[in-house]
Amino acid sequence: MVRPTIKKQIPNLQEAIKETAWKQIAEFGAPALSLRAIARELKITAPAIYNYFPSRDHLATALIVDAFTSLGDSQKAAQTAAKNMDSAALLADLGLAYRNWAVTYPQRYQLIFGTPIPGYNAPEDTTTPAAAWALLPLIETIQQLYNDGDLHLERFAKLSAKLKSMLEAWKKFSGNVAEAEALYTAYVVWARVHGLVMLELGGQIPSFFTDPGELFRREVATMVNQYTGE
Amino acid sequence: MVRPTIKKQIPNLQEAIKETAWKQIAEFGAPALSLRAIARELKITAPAIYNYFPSRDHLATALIVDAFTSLGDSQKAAQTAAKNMDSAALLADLGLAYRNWAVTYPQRYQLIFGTPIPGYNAPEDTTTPAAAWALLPLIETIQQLYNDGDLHLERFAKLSAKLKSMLEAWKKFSGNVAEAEALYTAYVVWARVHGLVMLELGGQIPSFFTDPGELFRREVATMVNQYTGE
DNA sequence: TGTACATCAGTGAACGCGCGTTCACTGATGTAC
DNA sequence: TGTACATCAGTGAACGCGCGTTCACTGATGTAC
Repeated sequence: MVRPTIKKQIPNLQEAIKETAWKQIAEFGAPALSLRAIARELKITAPAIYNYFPSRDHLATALIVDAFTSLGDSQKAAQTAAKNMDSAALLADLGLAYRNWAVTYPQRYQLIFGTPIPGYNAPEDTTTPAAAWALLPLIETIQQLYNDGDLHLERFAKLSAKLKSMLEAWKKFSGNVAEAEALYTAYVVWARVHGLVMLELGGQIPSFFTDPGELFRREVATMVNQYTGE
Repeated sequence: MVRPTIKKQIPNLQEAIKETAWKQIAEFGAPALSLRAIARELKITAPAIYNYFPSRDHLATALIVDAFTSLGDSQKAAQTAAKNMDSAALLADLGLAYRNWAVTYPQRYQLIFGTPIPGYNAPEDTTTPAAAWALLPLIETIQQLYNDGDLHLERFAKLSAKLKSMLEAWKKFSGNVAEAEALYTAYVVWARVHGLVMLELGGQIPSFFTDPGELFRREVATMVNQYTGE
């Protein structure tokens, strides 16, 4: 039978704890994440949190996984929305969606891609799959371009034997999700987007760029053109 | 008269404090920087540090300025060593020197370009000039390419009016150190290099890249070629 | 319908810890006479 | 050369603080009889 009355003031404390944690991370940074501070803001006592997360590190892990999921959802959404676009346009859209997500949730971006929390070691078996899943649309899109012959890698120097062998190992491990050349390109495209986003979020972009999105859009367009243009 | 005898066990405690601070940052991350931990390692008491740095934040600032100076020195050295090279080769060298420095001193890189220390606010008038100085060789080199007509911006879309006006403000503020187009290119080149370096330092590079330098060198060569090649 | 009981989310006190910073001090050093 | 003195880098105790985590508990809830 369904409970006829409300039992506590906070209906979904598990979610409320995570939301408050994000607020605190936004304000004081991830390393300052504190169970006591969260409890204080929620007007509960700190030990109550232990009913939902067995330790501070478990909470941090949950936040990281949520962040990856959130990013992955937004990438997936861009991919889905672009069903009828050509892959080059989709590639650009994935870039724009990526920055958009990062600007909307800068704390999440910093948490998953920024400097790691000191003293916290992410359990790889939990966070690595989440990360891989979040970036899968990018890899798929580039593989599609590769399949269609629209990824003009002939414009660049051939991959060295050394790089090729490293990439083959990656391809094998990933379950042949994409060809070596596509994996390489995806990584390098990601790095380029990441660099722009990271500088912007870190406040390293000169203050004269009152609209950093303008710069970002231009650079993404340039990049897509360099790989797929003409 | 020179002091005839040694007064303390640690001859240059000021430097020793900073060195120990770097060691601790390397091990536990910048946010865990602790005066007490430094004192413990140096076998002195914590208050002794106050003879050299009036507070924890002043120490952090000194470390940041030192890091920028160190990066700037290494960029300057690459620039000087390339006196007889053409500017395109120098641009590539600056990129390689940049990564080299970052890989040698990952803590310093994270401290100046990574997630900021929570609760610490860098005094802008101290750190901003240091940052600008560190990246000056890059700006100068790209301006040189621009002057020589070797920066092939005609390959890319024209800068929008919006971007142009933002860049003019930057140019003016910087004392006309370079043209708008050169400033833009310098920033974007920096972002690209930063993205690769940051992913590598953050451990985001797939473990299959056993030699990340190989990937970095290829990408820098590609980038330089895209701007100056043929 | 009424009562005794089990459940279990949240409490409050306590633990041991490390932190930045202050303060009065000490004691070796170099100097003035 | 010898003594009294000033300097000042480093000491040790203390402050008030916040932290993660443990533990026995309480008290409202829903349930079994």
